Amino acid sequence: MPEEIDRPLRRDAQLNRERIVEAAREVFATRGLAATLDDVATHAGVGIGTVYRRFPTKEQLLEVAFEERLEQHAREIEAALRKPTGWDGLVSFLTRAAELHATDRGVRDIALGADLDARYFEIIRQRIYPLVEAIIDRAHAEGSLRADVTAGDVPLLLMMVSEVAHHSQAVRPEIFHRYLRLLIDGLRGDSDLGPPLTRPEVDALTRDWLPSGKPQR
Amino acid sequence: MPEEIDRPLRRDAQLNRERIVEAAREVFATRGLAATLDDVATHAGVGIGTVYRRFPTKEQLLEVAFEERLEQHAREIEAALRKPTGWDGLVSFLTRAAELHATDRGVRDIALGADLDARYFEIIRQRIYPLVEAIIDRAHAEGSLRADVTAGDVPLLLMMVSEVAHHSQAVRPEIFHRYLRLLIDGLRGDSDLGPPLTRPEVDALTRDWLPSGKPQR
DNA sequence: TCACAAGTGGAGGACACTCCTCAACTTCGG
DNA sequence: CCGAAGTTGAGGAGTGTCCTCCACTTGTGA
Repeated sequence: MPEEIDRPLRRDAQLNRERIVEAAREVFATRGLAATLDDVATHAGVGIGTVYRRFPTKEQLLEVAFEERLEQHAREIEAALRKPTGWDGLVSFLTRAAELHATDRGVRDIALGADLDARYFEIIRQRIYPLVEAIIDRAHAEGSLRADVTAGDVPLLLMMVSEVAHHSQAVRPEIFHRYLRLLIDGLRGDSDLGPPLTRPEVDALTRDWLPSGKPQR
Repeated sequence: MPEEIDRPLRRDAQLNRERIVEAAREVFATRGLAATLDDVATHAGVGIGTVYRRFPTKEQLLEVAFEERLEQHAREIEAALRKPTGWDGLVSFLTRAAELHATDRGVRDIALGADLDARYFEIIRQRIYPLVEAIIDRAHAEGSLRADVTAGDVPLLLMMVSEVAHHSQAVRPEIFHRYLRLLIDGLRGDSDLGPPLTRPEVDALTRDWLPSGKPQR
């Protein structure tokens, strides 16, 4: 019986593994999930083969590279729920999320729904969705958020803002705040928005929006 | 001397030419300027060689295919300038532009600045820019538009909205109106937007945003 | 009618990019 | 010091784009 023992890695191998994970964080942050494992290997200064040996699929690497980061994201959203008013909570959540997505394309791709099939991503999102809903509900309850905005609008709003952030990186990295502000101001408005997107619609749209996240295998 | 006479096309060649232009309109409308001449040829039911013989560069084809359409776009903007109030003009301009960009990705790519080097596109934009400025100025003058929004914001707003339009095509083609509405509501707001983008910044950003429009040659 | 200029088609070369394997080689550590 | 563990990156296979070229077809004017 060829026991599949998890023997500890040799010292040099362990070092390489860490280098790979670190490189992955950087590369995915700047290029999004579309970055190739070749990119990561080059950035880490190891051969491509080494990356494939350690992480046979992109998803496995993403999981290790993004675990902490996403965990912290979730905690920040929880913190927004504890803001004095619902409106403050909503604004600080949106701002924080936009900042995060602007800084780290990888987090954006995962949080906003790239590759909706990947098990790991799905788990993360299962944790985040209810928090977002709570934030929206709270703002609705206190009457500060227009009634016709739903939790399903959040991915769209963040998508729009992070698109601006992404494309303005080289020119004016912080300009996305301007357009986020404009949208936030709009959230107080009172014109007729028509029927909102349903959850499945949001998912379909998201899937289409983020081709950056179509890992192989 | 090999006179380069413009002899009239043979009857069949003329027909093919028209087919190609018509196919180009359809293909570029749905796929944006990223569509290949091969796509156009297939769609037109002619060989690739025929397309290249008639239109050696993509730009030449675009010029013929989009001339009318862009001309009409410009006229619609002029019409918005004649609306009773500056605000009406602004809203109807934004709405019309968003609708147009949602329907025709090609027009969007050209109007918003894809391939800023191409001479032909540049001429079109030279005509449109002042009109947009006039619309913004008029709304500013009557005080209905917040003072810190500039003409440079217009491409960004339209970019955001048309991104939504593009990615929601299959799901809810008209949902972009919702997010346009949200942004328009924000245009009445009064929070601090910070320093706006300058024209060169808008150009750089646009160039980066529309990879769909990097014609070859 | 028919010769020949005009026009056509699309296989295929050239290039770019991605994913991933594997066999020859290097290094660690008992 | 030697064998297992680890590394490497060229290269095969796949996808996709741009564009040329030439054998073939078709329209038309004499």
